[in-house]
Amino acid sequence: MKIENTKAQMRKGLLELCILSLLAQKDAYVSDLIFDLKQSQMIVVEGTLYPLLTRLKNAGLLNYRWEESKTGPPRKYYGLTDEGKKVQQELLQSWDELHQAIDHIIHAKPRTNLK
Amino acid sequence: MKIENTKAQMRKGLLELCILSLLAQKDAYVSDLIFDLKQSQMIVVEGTLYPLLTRLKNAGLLNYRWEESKTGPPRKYYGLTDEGKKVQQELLQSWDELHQAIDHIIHAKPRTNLK
DNA sequence: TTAAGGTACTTTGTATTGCATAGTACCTAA
DNA sequence: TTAGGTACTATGCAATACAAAGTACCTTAA
Repeated sequence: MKIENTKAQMRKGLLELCILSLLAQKDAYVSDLIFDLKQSQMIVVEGTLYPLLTRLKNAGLLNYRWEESKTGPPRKYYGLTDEGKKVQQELLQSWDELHQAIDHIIHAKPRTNLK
Repeated sequence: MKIENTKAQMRKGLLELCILSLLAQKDAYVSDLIFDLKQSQMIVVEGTLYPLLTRLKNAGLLNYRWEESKTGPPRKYYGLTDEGKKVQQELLQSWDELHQAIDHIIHAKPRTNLK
């Protein structure tokens, strides 16, 4: 559906900020992240997160360690690098500017026609 | 630059909402829109807006009329169709949900590790 | 010991849109 | 008639969310 498609477009660029923000608070593996995102009404699936995490790790923003699990295979726990923390702050700033801009546009009063 | 690139990604899907919202208030042509967006600290150029407006018109959300100008060529003034108004409201709802989700994620307290 | 189910991860290709750029056309003024 | 400014058209690229198919590891049961 069109609106669903636009919602997916809206998440472009913002999902990275969400992931970095969650990992700024605490190391996590993919199921943790999916759970936390869901708590905030952001529904994302594994097929989206694994490639994103790989991309962020390759960009030097994340590191990971393997941790045994009692219930299944070992898990990859991701955490932020120092660079990741820096980029997370920068993206927060970008997000702040963006959403203020959008709120301003959405709630703007009709401009007077001075032309 | 990486942050600039991510900012562009963040605008995906949101620019449509901005344009529909501006046109919900008042018909406009491209320079009007660029000006209004700039007032809200959203910098967008013509090469971005013309294709977007064409896409929205072809999707049935906009209509336009030509208006003579005293200073140059005629201008295309865009306005919302009824369908456009409806979609604008739906996108507003999507935006509201998205930004609440993101704010929730950004400001979440670290979860307790109950596992 | 083997097999099945569950969990975790990898890989790949598609769809979509913001953006940049090159080009065309119309208008006014000199 | 020409040049500059304004307005618009067209096209292709880059980047990411997503879907889907696949592989691998672990536990449990037979």
